[in-house]
Amino acid sequence: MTPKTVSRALNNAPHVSAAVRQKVKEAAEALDYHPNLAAQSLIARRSFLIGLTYERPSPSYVVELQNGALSRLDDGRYRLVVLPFAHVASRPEELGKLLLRAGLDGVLLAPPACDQPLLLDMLERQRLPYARITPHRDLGRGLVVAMDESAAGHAVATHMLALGHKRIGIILGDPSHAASIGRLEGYRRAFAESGLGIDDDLIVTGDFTYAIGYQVARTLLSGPRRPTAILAQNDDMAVAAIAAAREMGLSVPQDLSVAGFDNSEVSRTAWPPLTTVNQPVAQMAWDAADRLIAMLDGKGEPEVPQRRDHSHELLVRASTAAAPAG
Amino acid sequence: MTPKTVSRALNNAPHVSAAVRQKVKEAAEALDYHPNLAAQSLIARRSFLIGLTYERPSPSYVVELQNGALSRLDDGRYRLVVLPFAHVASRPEELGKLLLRAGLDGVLLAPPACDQPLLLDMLERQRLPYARITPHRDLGRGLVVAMDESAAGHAVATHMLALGHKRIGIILGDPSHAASIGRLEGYRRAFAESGLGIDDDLIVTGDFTYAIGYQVARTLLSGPRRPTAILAQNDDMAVAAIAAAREMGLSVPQDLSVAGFDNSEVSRTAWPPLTTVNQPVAQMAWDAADRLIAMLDGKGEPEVPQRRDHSHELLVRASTAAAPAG
DNA sequence: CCAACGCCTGACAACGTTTACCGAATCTCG
DNA sequence: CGAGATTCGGTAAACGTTGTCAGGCGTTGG
Repeated sequence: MTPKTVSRALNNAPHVSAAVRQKVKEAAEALDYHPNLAAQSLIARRSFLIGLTYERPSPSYVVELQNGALSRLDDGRYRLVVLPFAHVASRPEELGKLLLRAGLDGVLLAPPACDQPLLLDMLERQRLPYARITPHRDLGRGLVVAMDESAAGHAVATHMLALGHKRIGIILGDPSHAASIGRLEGYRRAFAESGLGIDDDLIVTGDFTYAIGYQVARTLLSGPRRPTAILAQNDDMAVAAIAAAREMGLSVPQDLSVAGFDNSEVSRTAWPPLTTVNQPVAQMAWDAADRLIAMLDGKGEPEVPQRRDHSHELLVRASTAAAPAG
Repeated sequence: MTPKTVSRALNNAPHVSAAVRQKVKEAAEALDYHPNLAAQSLIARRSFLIGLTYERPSPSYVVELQNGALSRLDDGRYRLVVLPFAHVASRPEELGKLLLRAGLDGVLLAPPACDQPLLLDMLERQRLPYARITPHRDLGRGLVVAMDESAAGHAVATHMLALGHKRIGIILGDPSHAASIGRLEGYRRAFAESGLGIDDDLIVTGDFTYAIGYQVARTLLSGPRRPTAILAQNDDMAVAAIAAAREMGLSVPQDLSVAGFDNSEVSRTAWPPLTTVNQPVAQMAWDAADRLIAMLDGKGEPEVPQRRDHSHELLVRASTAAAPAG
């Protein structure tokens, strides 16, 4: 039995009889033999490692992203390496070096890394394929899996306006994330359609975390013209706004309606359950992984459908109600 | 310039003058040259990949685990591969194969995988080093990073008893997880010390998820002798119990005290904030990674301090109060 | 009986790096 | 100035797998 017969048998290559293949597989099983991946990688010029970079601090987002990507990888051929990286915007080249040094076959870029032109430049120069999940700019560049943030923002704002709210506070996420800008743009469209303008005094800036969300919600609610509704750009900040309201003696949704974003776990476990927008994060991550792998396995030819859009879903729950009279 | 001089320069090996080393590094930088990791792995007989397996569905737990491990790996020498695996208890060999086929240098085992003797057998047979995070059994086996679950359970139960509660419901987690057993054991000790026995009719079994927690909380609260307090074995189930109570017209903590476990994100964002027990998950994961890497770098000699224990911390918040009169 | 085909063996090169060994050149110090 | 150390080049081997090429063997079909 020569080594390459074993190789052929295990790799289901031709020129091996069924009987021999069977015996080889049984022997491999019995001896707990596994081909050395480093040697395979060396000759195949592929590591079978896919990287996943993210920065957003919300645990549920990270886990959904990860699970989505993993569900595409579950045949075990590729492996997922997680590479979180803080403050991409201020040092994109560092992330680039990290990714290039990690020996990856390809990388999944979540916001805001997917919107760093310098990073994309580096990856292209070094021929490291990448897929971008919900990017905001340069939508024609690389593999793109997109959600229409603006449409989602429009939907939730329209819902709030339909309930009769006029003074609506807005808690932005980290302004360096594309989602913040897109969602705000959707709010503006909805306000314009209903003949209302957005009151810029009622816009405050958070960073997608509970802690900061709580602070800015307090200032929003203790201002001179207290809003009757709050649009928070993610669920964590929405829950923080509810906590702040409750401490100030306001009940939700009687005195204040609150809507979040992301349909994260907290949006379901909070009380009252949050009206929110479902982003199919896991599905988008699956899709990104799928397209990346298709490119890696398909010798890198660009595919026909360059973009795949996923649609949002407005989930109306108990945290929003009609505006209080007067 | 021969290849090996470059190799020596980049690896800070001796027999290279400072000037040459400097020039080599600059050239490598300019050309974006990175040594091929597969070739390095092949000759070093190491992949510089660390695996992390987990099963628990809670996102905050997963992310803390991951971040803890990553914070130890941040020099970039090792990379972290995530390998979630459902239902380890029913098919430990499958997980073993997955891990062995992934070409790892070592693996971090979270519950309940860390308590599968068959899995540990496989890993030992194949010489794949592992570190176990909060195992329950066979504490002398492999690298162990432990928390005293029983002491933590004792602390939270003692707190509840000190508030004067007598009818205390208990929502167990997945009974195959070590934490469930250890925590329950701690409850029992606390009850015994206060002269009370545990009422087995008030023990129900969940699986650490919100959905099942909600169901069993309802049955608990609609039983003949409604408890005045609930000890849930994690925060997700505690939040579920609060939601169930609220729907049945009970207010927390006036009518019902609820305590959770884990100090997860929901415990802080829930209303009222949950009394819970802080498990230093990230710190334990860091520790597990630290010890695993020490073993990998140190040629595998067993270290002196075989176990490191991390201590819990009872966090009393607004979801627990004195038992209602009568 | 010969040709064609499928299965298998053997020898060998290749992937990109590190390591070992051997010299030659240069430098340091007494 | 000479002994010894240090630096650097050359050549070769090794890591474990896959690919190529030539060829042997057995079976089948003409």
